[in-house]
Amino acid sequence: MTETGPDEAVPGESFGGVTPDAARRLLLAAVEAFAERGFHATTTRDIASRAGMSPAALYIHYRTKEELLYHISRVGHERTVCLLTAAEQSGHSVTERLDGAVRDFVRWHAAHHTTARVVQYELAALGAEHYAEIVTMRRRTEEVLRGLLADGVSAGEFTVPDIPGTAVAVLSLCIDVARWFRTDGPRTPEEIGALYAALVLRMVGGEPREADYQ
Amino acid sequence: MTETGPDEAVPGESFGGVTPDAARRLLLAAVEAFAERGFHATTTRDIASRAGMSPAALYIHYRTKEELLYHISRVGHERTVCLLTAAEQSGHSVTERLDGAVRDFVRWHAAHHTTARVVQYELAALGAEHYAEIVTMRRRTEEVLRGLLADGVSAGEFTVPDIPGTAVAVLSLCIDVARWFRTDGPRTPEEIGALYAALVLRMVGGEPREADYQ
DNA sequence: GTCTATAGGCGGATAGAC
DNA sequence: GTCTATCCGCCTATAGAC
Repeated sequence: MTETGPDEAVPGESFGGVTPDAARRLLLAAVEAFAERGFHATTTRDIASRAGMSPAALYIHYRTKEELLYHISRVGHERTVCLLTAAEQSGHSVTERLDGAVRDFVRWHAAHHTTARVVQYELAALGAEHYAEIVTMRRRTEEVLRGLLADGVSAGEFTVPDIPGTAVAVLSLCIDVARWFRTDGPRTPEEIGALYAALVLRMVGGEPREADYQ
Repeated sequence: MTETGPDEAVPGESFGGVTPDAARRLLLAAVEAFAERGFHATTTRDIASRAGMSPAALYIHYRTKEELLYHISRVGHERTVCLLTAAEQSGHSVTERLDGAVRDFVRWHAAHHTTARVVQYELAALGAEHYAEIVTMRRRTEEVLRGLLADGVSAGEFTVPDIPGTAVAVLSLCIDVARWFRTDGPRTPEEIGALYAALVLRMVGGEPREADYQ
């Protein structure tokens, strides 16, 4: 597993290392607010008050509201790229590697749906330079997935006529979990990860491993 | 086909019947602006100026900015529910009906990605009553898809251990097309529709109809 | 580092002429 | 039905005390 600890389900698990304490609390508050209302509808007053501070305190730790979004987006993207590359390098067969990649990626998007919503759906609010930097990280994500599909085809484990198109579809399927997942829904992040891994193996014409799917 | 005419690729094809002309122009302008910048980041001045009017003219045709979003959302949801129910009632086998449903639904989300982005991603900006009304229409969408999957299993054409979970995944895959589709990308809406129909048939353990996929 | 106070500007919506 | 002008509130960001 690539989890970091028991507080994995907490929205801000990824920001544990941020100091000072006030800066971290502001990040967590911003994640919640951006996820609930969107970047533009969120006021700096709202963020500060959720963090138990005055509006002005925000500007001691961050130059602008956009810089908060950038930090959230950057940490989130680092995390997802990390998850995927870890899965890419472990596992005995390509089938196991793809299964693990989808499983972990989906589980993260469900367990951290609050953070993931900001990471995946508020990109357009980033400034031009920050946006360009994040886009580069997203390209890397797509490359990893395309590589996995190509390896599976080479190994004779998958049948994928259109590798780029299928890679986009698989990523898209997984990312969208952040949009619809609700904590009070019928499934745990682990269950959704298992379901999606099975569905994706079917999409690529792989061995179903139906034991997990039933 | 369920298309309405040659201007199918135009963002506002669905608003052709809106009168007077100024009200339709405002709707089209709002779709563009909301899709580009999001509801909250869009100003009524921006919408009005795109429609070639003064800021005040907007309030002759719509009571609030939110009412514009509601109209867009309502027409868009009517259209997608319509697409799905049409596919549900045509076709000889369940495989053909699901193939058609995914193909048409995806094609619409690609061809009308501007409208679709607003329809699918700006829901949270709706007022409470309007939101509730739209949610009802979205439930209907999910029911249609669950019905198709259940019919396919009954007919022995599909193998779907988890019908509700798979229905959510299929819809989710299709909806997310609106997020990533670019007109200048390598694929046409038709091609993506065909690819996704094939991928979904694989997901449900159906006959691949690989002829379309190759 | 955090506060109170406020500058400075923008945005939704309205009034009233034409 | 459309315009110009404007109200009034809210928002980001800063100034300056402690």
